[in-house]
Amino acid sequence: MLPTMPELPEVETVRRALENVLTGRRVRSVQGQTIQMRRPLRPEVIARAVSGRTIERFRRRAKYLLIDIGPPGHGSLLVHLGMSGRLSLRSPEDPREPHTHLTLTFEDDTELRFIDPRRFGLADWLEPGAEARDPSLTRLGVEPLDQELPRILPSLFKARRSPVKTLLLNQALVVGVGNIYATEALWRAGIRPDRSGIRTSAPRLEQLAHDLKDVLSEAIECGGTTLRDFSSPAGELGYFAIELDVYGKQGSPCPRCDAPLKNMILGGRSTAWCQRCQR
DNA sequence: CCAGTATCCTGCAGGC
DNA sequence: TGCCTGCAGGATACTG
Repeated sequence: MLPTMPELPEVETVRRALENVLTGRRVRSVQGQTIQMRRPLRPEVIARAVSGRTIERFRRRAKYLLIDIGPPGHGSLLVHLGMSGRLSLRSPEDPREPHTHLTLTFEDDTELRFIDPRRFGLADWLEPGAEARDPSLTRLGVEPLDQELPRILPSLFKARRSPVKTLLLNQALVVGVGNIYATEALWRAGIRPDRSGIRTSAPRLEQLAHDLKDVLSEAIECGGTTLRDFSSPAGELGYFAIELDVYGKQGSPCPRCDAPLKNMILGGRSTAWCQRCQR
């Protein structure tokens, strides 16, 4: 099984899991060390803001997790899992995983640990009002699960000269899509990953929007199934085995036509695709 | 504004 | 066995 990178479905699965387990719980303390990530991690700032406070709500925007800390209007903890980020629910006696950068300890000693070996992720405190000005959040495009996506996506892509794959990864246009689900959606829609947006018809882009919504929804559903199967809520969150058709399967037969899947590099990212099915 | 490339970082796979 | 190299990629800085 391939490792599942945190894209929208994984973040949404983590959000739902945390919502069920931690909503209304009070944080006793916060531990961590100042470290360079996408933004400098500031555990002492987070500790001051969060210690003794109650978790009010878990929200998701794009691949960002927003943890609202009570009382209303107090602020939010912003978390991005980057490439290798994980959140795990543990007990104090569980051995500390390498690259644990931040730990929230709750009143019953449960620990929420943020682990990220590659440090492409971030955890930062957002003061009231900071969310509306934060450059990471203000430059974001449309949520792909928005029911309007099939209407919006063609208008966003039709004037662009970049390959459609690159456009899918552009968070200023559509959010939450990474290399895995961009690759899968293009295969489902039968569109060559390197076809330029401007040379892709509106109906085909509309089809792509539907296929993107479908694959993301199915992955979230799969994550929900995984959560229901947990005997206890403790452990790794958001990592589950969705059945992928083409991602990482260069050389294997296309599930639709059996032709060997090819590989192309776009924007420095490898892309599996079928030369027969995708045009 | 747009398009394309470099950069950050660690773990792991493959070659010899 | 162990060392080296290259690859994996999300967001963003930078260049043209």
